[in-house]
Amino acid sequence: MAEGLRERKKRQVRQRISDMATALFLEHGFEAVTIAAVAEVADVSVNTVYNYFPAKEDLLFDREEEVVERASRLVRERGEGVSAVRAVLDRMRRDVAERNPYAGMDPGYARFLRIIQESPTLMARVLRMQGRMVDRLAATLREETGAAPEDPTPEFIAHQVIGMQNAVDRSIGRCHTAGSTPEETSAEVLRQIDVMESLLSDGVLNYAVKNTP
Amino acid sequence: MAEGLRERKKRQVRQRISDMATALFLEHGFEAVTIAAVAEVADVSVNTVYNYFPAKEDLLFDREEEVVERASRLVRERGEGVSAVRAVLDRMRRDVAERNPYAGMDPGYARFLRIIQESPTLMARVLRMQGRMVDRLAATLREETGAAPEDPTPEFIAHQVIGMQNAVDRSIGRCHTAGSTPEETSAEVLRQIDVMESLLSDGVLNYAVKNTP
DNA sequence: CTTAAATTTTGCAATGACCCCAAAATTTAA
DNA sequence: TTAAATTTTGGGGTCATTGCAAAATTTAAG
Repeated sequence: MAEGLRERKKRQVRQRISDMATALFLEHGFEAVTIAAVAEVADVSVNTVYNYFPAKEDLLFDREEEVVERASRLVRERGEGVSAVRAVLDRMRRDVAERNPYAGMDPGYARFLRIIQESPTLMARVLRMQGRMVDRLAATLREETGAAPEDPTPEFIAHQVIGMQNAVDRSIGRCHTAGSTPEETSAEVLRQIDVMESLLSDGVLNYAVKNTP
Repeated sequence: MAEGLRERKKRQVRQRISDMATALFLEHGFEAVTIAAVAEVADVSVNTVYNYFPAKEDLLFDREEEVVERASRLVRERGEGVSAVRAVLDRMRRDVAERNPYAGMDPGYARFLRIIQESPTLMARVLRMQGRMVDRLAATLREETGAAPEDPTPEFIAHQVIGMQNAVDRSIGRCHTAGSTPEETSAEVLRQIDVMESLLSDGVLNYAVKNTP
């Protein structure tokens, strides 16, 4: 599968821009770094930056689709006899237990969070992503259960699930900034997941159980 | 209580700017109307608009604080023996049953929603408000229950409550655009509130019951 | 009523994100 | 080797948002 030079270069340039930008943001903060500065460091024109990244925030939030899709995907790929909520919860527990950096279980993540929280623009983007996650998950739940369009259940459950992810994310951030060790963080967060699960009704916990085909 | 001329004029100018802006937005959409246009129609300078409204979105979302505070306030003012969730649910039902325009139970609200949905900027603001509502409500729940800072319960429950408000809001919008009568809308939404309530666990429904002093 | 202090409005000039277009530079394919 | 396709770039806007200082207005004091 000969991959043309053009494709390769594009990927490289894109990566270089993204990397340089992230480094600059982590060092000076998001608002303090202009697109022009990113372009200069990456040695391309401002327009080229925009060719690859539709908005400044995309320089930091690459992979947005992946993140937004995740909960939905976990549900779609859940095993037989597994409910939607359980599919997500199980994975959350596993990620936390295994210190999966993707799930934020990495002390360096704290700095990342700080940059985001200091920038209204980035906060707005995070919220938009959360909104999209809810929408995406709700749509999947509708497909999987065949719920009617007026049935508010899928959306409501999606809210609960994303709300849990959200709460976990915050806890992780809090632990990091509090200087907890990975072990402490992991244990603490697992405990919190238990608490939240105990607050879910059976109706939610057993929603959209995948039945044997 | 002599209220100086200055104060009165300020209020009038502010109101005029806000009114003119809202009218323009409803007619042409949010992005299509520049601040300069608002200033011109309101017969003030661009800087004066900024004197009163820190950002363009504030021209449409006046009263943001009131909206953000609402759920928190309902909880704080709940009666004895009433839980946090029930306080909010009861009021939601009442608003919908009474066709409270504040709660969006007004066909003209549909146009408003459309303007918002068509503008990324406004959508971002809405999401930010939702985030603030969750934070605000979670803080109140903490105060009311004395929950520990690491206890994720308040935040999680706040998410559920705001999620319900959210779902209800969407349903109302959907009914409006579907051309439902106020009666139909009201009945439909009340049914949905029932469905959502049935998905709440007892732990959530009975969280933060106000005990007799 | 006059004046000085306080406050508001305004004009002017920047900054920076983002968009559009057409001319170069580069890569691919014939 | 050349023509077609694609990328990069330069240049020129629009618009939100900010900072600053002059000008207009309101208030309070004399």
